[in-house]
Amino acid sequence: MTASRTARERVRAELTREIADIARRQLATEGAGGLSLRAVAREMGMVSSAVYRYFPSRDDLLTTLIIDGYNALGEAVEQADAACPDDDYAGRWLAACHAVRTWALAHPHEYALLYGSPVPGYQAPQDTVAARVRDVAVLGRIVSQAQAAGAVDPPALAPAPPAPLREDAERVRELMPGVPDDVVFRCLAAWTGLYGWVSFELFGQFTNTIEDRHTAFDHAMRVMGGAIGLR
Amino acid sequence: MTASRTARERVRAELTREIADIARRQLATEGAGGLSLRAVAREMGMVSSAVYRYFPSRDDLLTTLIIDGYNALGEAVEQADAACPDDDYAGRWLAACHAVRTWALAHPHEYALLYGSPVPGYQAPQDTVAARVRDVAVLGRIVSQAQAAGAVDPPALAPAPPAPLREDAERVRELMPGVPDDVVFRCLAAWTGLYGWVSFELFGQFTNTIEDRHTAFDHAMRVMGGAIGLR
DNA sequence: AAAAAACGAGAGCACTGCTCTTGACGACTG
DNA sequence: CAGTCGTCAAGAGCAGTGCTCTCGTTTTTT
Repeated sequence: MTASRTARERVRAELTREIADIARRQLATEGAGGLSLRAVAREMGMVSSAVYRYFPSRDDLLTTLIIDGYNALGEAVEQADAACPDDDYAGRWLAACHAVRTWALAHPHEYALLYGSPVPGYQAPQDTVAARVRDVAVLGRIVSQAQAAGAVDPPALAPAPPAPLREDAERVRELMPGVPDDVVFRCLAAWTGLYGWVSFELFGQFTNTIEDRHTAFDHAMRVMGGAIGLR
Repeated sequence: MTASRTARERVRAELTREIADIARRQLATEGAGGLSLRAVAREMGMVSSAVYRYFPSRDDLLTTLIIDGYNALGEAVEQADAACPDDDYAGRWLAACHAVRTWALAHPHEYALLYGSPVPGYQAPQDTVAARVRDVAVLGRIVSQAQAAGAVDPPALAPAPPAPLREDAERVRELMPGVPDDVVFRCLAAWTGLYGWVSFELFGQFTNTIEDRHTAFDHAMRVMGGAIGLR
C-alpha cells in the first residue's frame, strides 16, 4: 500500500529530479534567461505541458535551482573550512574565500542566479532565504571562534560604528556570537568585498586589467582578512 | 544641401533618442528582461519592424542603454567628487561612494544592467568598455592625488602583493599614477567592496539583516577608506 | 525630372510561458 | 473483482517575443 503508492511517488520524485538536472545543465550552457521549459521538455522527450505537472511554473523551477545552488555553494565552503586546522583562522578565512571563487568559476550561471541581478519577472520566495545563510554562517563561525580564542586583533581603520547600527550589528551577531560591533562591520565589509570581487571577475569587469586572477584574488582576500583582524 | 540632409538626419537622431528614452523608461519599470522592442514600438505608435530601422537588434538597444548608464553613473560620481575640497581625500572617497550608491538606488534596473549578471544572450561589445572607466577613474584620481600629497598612510594588513601581480598593478596604475603596488590592490579591494555592498543592498541580500542601510554603508566605506590608508 | 536611398507598414517565421481539454493508465475502494 | 477516482502525457491554442522580408511611399540625391 505504502509501497505501491511510494512506487508512483518515487517515479515522480525521480522525474522531478531529472527535470531539475536538465534545467541545471541548460542553465549552465544557456544562462538564466535561456532556461526554457519547452526545451527541457524536448530533451526529456515530453511535451511541454507535461512538465507543468512537476513544476507549476518556470519560477518554481528557478526557485529549486536557486535553493540547490545555495546549498551546493554552502557545502563547498563548509568543506573548505573543515579541511583547515581549527586554530588557523586566517587560513580558514582564505580557504572559504577560495571555495566561493572556485565554485563560482565552476558554475558561473548558477552563481549569477544567486548573486547577480534578479531574474526579470522572478520574485525570490522566502524558501530561498533559509538556504542562503550557509556560506555566510561559515564566515561567522570562523570569526566567532577566532574572537573567542583571542585571535582577532583589528587594526585601526575608522571611527567606531555609530550608535544607530547597534541593532543591525546585533542581528548579524547571531551568526558570529561574541564578536564586537566594530568587527561585525569589518566582516560585512569583507563579505561584500569577497562577493564583489568574484562578481567583478565573473561578470567581466576585470577584462584587460587583472590577468593573474587567482593570485590577485588571494592577495585581496588576505588584505580583507587583515582588515578584519584575523591572525 | 547639408541643411536638407540634416533635416532627415535630425528627425532620425530624434527618433533614435526617443526610442532609447522609452526603452530606458521601460527598463526602469520592467527590468532588463522585460525590455521589449515591440512594446517600445507600440508606445511610439510605430509597428515593430520600423524600430529596426533605428536599432538593428535588441542588443544594440541594450548597448546604448548600457553606455548611457555608465556615463550617467560616471558623471554623478565626478560631480560628487568635484563638490569636495580638493585636499579632503577621505571625504572625496566617501562622497564618491555615496554617489555610486545614490545613483544605484535611483536607477536600480540600470545599475543591474551595468553591474549585475550579464543579460542572457547579450555579449557586451567593446564600446561599453570605454565608458565604464569613468567612475573608477575618479577613485584613481583621488588616491593618486592623495598619494602625491603624502596623505596615504596604509596600515599593515597583509604581506606585500607577490611579484606576479606587478604587471596587473602596472595596468591599474594607469588610472592612479604614482601609487605603489600595495595601495593599488587595496584600492581594488575597496572598489569591489563598494560595488559588492551596493549590489548586495540592491539585490536583496541585506533583507532582514541590515536596516539602517545609509549609516551602515557610510561606516563600511569609512572602513574601506581606512584600509586604503586615506587620511 | 529621374534614380537612389530611406522609411513605415504589414505579413510571416520560429520561439516562448502557460492554459485547457482529451483520452489513457494506474492505484485505491466498495 | 469491478468500479471509481486521481494522475498523467499529449495536443491544440492564446498571447507574447525577436527578427526577416516584401511592398508601396516619401525623401534625398544625382
